[in-house]
Amino acid sequence: MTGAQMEETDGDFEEARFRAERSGKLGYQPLYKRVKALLVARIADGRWQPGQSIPNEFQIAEELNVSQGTVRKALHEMTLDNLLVRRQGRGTFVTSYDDERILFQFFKLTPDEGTREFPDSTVLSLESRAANASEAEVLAIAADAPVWRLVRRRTLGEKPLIIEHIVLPAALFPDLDAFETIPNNVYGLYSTRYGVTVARAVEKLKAIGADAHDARHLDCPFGMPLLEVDRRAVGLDDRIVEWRISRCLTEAHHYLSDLK
Amino acid sequence: MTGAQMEETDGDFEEARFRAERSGKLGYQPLYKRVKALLVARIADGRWQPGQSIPNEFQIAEELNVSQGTVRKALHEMTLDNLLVRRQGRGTFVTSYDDERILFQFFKLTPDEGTREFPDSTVLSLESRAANASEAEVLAIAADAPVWRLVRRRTLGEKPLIIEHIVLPAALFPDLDAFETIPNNVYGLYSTRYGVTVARAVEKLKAIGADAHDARHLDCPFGMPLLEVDRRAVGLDDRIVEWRISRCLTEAHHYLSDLK
DNA sequence: CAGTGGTCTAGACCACCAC
DNA sequence: TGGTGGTCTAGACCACTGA
Repeated sequence: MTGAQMEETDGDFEEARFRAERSGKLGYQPLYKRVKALLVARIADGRWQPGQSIPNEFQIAEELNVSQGTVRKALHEMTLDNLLVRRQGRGTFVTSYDDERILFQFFKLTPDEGTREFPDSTVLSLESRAANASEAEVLAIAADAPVWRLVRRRTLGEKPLIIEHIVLPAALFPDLDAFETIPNNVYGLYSTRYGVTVARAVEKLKAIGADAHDARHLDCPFGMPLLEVDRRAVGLDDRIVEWRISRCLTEAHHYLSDLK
Repeated sequence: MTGAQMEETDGDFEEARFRAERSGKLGYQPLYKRVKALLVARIADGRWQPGQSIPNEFQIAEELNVSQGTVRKALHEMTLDNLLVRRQGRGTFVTSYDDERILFQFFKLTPDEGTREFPDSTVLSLESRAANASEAEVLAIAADAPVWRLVRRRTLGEKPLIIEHIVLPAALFPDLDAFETIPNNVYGLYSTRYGVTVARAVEKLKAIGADAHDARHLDCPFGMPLLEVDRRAVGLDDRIVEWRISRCLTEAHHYLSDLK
């Protein structure tokens, strides 16, 4: 069962919920929130693909029997969530991971001097194993459910910068080892091949000392201060779809955080 | 000249700009953006104080000769910017730094286990000196303009956690050394005493090794990996009002970053 | 030029709060 | 019960895009 197939019932569920709550009053949600949930489901289940344009406001409004202003409010919130891009005169498009704009939404490491670049990656290992206790808890799966473990080294220019440990629930990503190459931008792969959209993420940052493994692969002294980033990436259905721990050299780079 | 007095001309400027661009077409801004800029200026110059309620939508709309919907859109964007808090049935209020909600907007360090707390502070030194080259550049002031340098140690519970170096342009904060105590939450002080509102901030994070000064005040070994946070705090007028470098122990704490 | 999203207005009704 | 913000609708007009 692919990700896209699995989500389809969720999409139908949203459609049903939308219509049910039009009349009933239980668990009140504003109309535009229900419209939004319904439209998000269409992206989640793949009916609207990344990069595609979607119908205009009036067409959606007519289909759902709400006013154009209500649809507008739903679409506007979705652009704030980085799910849609709207361009005057052109139309409304589902956000794609290939967009320059979105590439850096989840990549915060920046050179101290010079322009931002997206890093190259080398796969060090990819294997399937049973989830240990903490992995099962973080990913909210059964204690011995299969997971993928992917270890990568990432470089900017020549210099190794990041060692990345990625854990994925195998149920969401079948046959991941069938790909000849794991692309640089894995979120594009999740989206294109498995219909899994990463909507947001929570990162926890610490300073730690490099262990032997880090030191070997980052070509730095043992005990070197590294920035450790613990990321839990969340899908459109609010489930955690990826757990990633990155250890970064920050001699000439920094992690950029905007506080608003 | 106090901060509040200095800003007042800006406020009048915004009023003039608002009226001028109603007819002319140069540098077009949507009406609601101009309304927003005008209302922001009223907070910046202290006519609307933190914690106070502001007039309702219809009163503002009538005063400015725009529709209530246009005012609504301006107010809504201001709530997204954390400048206002709106509560159904009660009214619209200027955000105050005392609000539980806003306290953690700029304090991202969180215990690995247990609940979030706001740290206590001890002032280690406070002195006035001429800005060096990098300070002048960051704060966009003259090369030898006077600045305050404040060094604090911050603790959560018993444990020292953070060494903080704060640099402030003295022109914005006259007589800072006249206060008997520097409060825990300095942004409240900036706001209450100097009319300076910190609207947002940019933080750059690195992992570094503790130097002798850090080690002494944080009670940790020399070379201990620390999280260094370089913050530039931006006021309502988009100028940098504070430069702060914090070095944090992250053995049992982490920096929380939400990626949306 | 037709079609798209963006702005602005006007008015009705609802949910929440304080008195 | 009156006043507040929140939602929903309807329609006019503007700005941008691409054929």
